[in-house]
Amino acid sequence: MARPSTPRGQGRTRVTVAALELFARRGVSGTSLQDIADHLGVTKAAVYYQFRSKEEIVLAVVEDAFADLRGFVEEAEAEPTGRAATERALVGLVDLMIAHRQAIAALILDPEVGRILESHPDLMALTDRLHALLVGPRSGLSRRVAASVVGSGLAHAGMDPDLADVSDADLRRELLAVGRAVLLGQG
Amino acid sequence: MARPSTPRGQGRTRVTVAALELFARRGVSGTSLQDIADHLGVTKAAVYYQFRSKEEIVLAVVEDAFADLRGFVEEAEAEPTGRAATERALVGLVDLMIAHRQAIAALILDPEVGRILESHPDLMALTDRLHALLVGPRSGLSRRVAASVVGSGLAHAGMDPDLADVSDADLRRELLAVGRAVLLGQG
DNA sequence: GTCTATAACGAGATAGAC
DNA sequence: GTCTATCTCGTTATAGAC
Repeated sequence: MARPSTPRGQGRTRVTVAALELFARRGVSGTSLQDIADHLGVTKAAVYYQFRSKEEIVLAVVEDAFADLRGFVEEAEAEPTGRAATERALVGLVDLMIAHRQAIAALILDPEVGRILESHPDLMALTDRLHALLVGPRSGLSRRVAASVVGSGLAHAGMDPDLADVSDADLRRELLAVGRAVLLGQG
Repeated sequence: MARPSTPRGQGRTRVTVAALELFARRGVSGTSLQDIADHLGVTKAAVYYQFRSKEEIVLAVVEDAFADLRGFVEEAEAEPTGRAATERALVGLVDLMIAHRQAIAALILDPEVGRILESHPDLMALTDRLHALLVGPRSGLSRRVAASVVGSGLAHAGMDPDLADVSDADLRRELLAVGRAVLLGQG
């Protein structure tokens, strides 16, 4: 649907998939280009044929994830009420985490990713919009704290090794329950 | 109380304090010994006089934090009921996060720290005990997910830049409210 | 398009002067 | 105890053969 003529992860895609997995496990700073190349069974030079620098790889990985994010953020912002917008953002966020599990959270929390994002205001703005949706229109202290806890808590739960045995469907249901209880249960 | 003859962060303590701050900002892998030395206004060799390796610095930093953790985990385990134990663990965890703010969460979530902890079963066991306390005796799926979300969510909220303007007292109150709602509100 | 080879640099770590 | 100097290794990145 979104990738018409890319048969099976050729070229850049193969690199970003491998990079995402390694970044999630060891962090961006803890992952070398050699690691990525080894994981793909190629040499560093082969990776450098696809990307000019390590930062460019990180950006490509982040942008993949942010494409999904942009979609449901815009949907949520179109909702008529603040409550519906928060609900839609919550569902989108949980689905995003479930879809990638392990990977996304580690990226979001990685300080090196944060540093790189600072140079890209368009990507930063997207996270701000998500944050605003979770907090809602009445931004009291309780809601701000709740949004922060839920936002990072959901992300982290997806990659929690203690929950690795939980199925996607079960985890999705429980995460939505916790998110709704904290964000929508009180107001 | 715990440090009788160490006037003002001399020796190793100065290093661990600086290291904790830098680890929190850039991650362990993203922080070099040169960074730590520069931050202290000394040379790398001066740091190596206090610690034999970077891993030893990381361990010292983690052990400082874990000393507090051990205290309230043991208190919680002595509580008569599972509910009281969870409550005690929650309060202890929130207090720990507030006391250090910025710093602790970044350490806990750092993949390099996780890797180092794997070689130290005593420290690992402590986190397992904390986890067990948060989940409680009836470890249903809901509770397990809730404990995961709260555990990491609380940690992350402490270092959320969006909440940097919130006072320690206000944040503590709100974090306890969210934690209780999720962990104790339902069962 | 993927390789070898290597440059240029920074990392962790050590030795020894002072 | 802190310094300079140095070693070794791994890192990002480039050049050029195939």
